[in-house]
Amino acid sequence: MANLVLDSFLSRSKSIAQAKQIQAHLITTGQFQFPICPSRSKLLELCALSLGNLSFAVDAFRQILTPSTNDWNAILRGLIQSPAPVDAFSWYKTMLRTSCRVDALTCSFVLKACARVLARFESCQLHSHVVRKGFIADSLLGTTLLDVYAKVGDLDSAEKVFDEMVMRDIASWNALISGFGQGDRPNEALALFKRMESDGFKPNEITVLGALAACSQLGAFKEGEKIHGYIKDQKLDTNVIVCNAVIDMYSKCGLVDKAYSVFEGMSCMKNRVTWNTMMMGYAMHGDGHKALELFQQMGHAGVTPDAVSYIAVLSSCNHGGLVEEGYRLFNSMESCGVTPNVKHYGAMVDLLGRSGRLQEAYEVINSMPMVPDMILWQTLLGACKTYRNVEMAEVVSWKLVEMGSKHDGDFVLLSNVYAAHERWTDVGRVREAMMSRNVKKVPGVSYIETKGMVHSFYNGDKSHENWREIYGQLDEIGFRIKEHGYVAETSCVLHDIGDEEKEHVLCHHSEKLAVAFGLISTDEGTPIQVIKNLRICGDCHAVIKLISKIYNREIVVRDLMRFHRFKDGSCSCGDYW
DNA sequence: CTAGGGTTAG
Repeated sequence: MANLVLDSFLSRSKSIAQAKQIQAHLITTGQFQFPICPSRSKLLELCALSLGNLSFAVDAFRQILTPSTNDWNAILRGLIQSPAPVDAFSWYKTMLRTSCRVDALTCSFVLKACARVLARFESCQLHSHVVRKGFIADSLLGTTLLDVYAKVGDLDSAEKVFDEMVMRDIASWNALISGFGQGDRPNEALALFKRMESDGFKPNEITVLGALAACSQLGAFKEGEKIHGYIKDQKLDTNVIVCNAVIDMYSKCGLVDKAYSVFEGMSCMKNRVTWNTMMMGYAMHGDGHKALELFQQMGHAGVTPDAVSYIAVLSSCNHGGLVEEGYRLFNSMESCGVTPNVKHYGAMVDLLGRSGRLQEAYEVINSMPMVPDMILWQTLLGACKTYRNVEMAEVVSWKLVEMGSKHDGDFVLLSNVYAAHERWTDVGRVREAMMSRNVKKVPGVSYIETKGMVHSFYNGDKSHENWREIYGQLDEIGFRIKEHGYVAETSCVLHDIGDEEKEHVLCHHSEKLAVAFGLISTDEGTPIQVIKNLRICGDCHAVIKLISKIYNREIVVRDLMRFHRFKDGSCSCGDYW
């Protein structure tokens, strides 16, 4: 059989039986043990990739006396997609010990494995190999390298690789923009997006995805609208992934109706992600009924729900207060072919906790078929706090401490509970646990977009150019809400300070600063929208409710979990969050 | 045609 015929046979093979035939042919003709045998490498790749049978490929590989670079690469590539991409590292190390040459592709595949397992240290090591072996000028590899750095969360290194690249093309820009957009530098993603045009690159569908992710994160709807305009102009909305990202952006920027009109008017085929994204949008806004309606419609449209669809409906039941409906859906999952995972159990714990059924929530966690993670316990802890169940809060908090939590909130509540009961020895134990594992406090930050500019505020921030006016506005707010009977709820502040000072700390939470800035920098009656990186605190929630009434403003706050729409003194979340 | 950048999740 001529190799041309063999290759076409290879590319049409759909089963291991056929692969075995080809292997047998290579062995009988003696080609299988050639130092270089392209058909053999292709065969390995076919088995490891398209046929998804890595172990067959590995068995065949082990029979090769002197594997070529391409043979190694085929296995490495298969490992990236396997359930254990870490194994790529030991294979790579073994390869380095042989006399076989490592090429740029080898590095590329191992780097991809680093991204999949979020291996920062290994990414760095691979970077030095790339330099030492002289591949650093390879622009494709350079883009992979920068993308991997971004994916493992090292944005500084990603940026450095980008800056030092000899040849940058659209993919290099896209990798950095989406790295920034999905990471913690969304403002820079938007800046790069604007800069690339002046560098002579035209944003394509992948570029806009990165920029939209940045807008979603920032809640920058003016920017998001502009990008949506560009997408329509350039007809990039024929791509379903782009449409999904637009829907997600509008939802996350608080414009769920706009999200729906995009959803409704799509010119391309909706896929399952489209439906899931729209349902998540309604979930975030607390509109459980609309999400459930979509869930029905999705079924009628012949799209079967997957694990994410159930997360979407369960969390919309949560945010919409539809406890019984959520319970029913959860119980129907198995019969619809979806096995609940830890996130579904998380949604159930939230649902039960929200309705005050703490004991049942506790039992769900203890009877789950998988190992409970920290988020589950944190969810239950939140419910304990809402329902002031001190006994369970204590049990759950120590569980979290045992599990090695480094989240300050898990300690603060416990410490407060003990302090309230004047159990100072226990307060000391908690403090000690916090010190010994250097619990880091995630700083609260809120964003507000006015006139196309995103302003950010930290707690007690005085770096804004108008900070004096903002604090003046806060003082006025403080004065007016007290007239309406407001009393500071200080229990959520830790620290050994007097009540008056606690009040002061609460006063300057980032979301209050952003709202105050919104009040003075926008026209009367204009809705104010704020994005916060943490969950909104109880005091801010109470204060903003009053502001919405006293100043006659609609105020929308997106926190880590959902949207709060404040109007006439009440909030769309119904005071449970 | 062995390579790089892409959507939803408690």
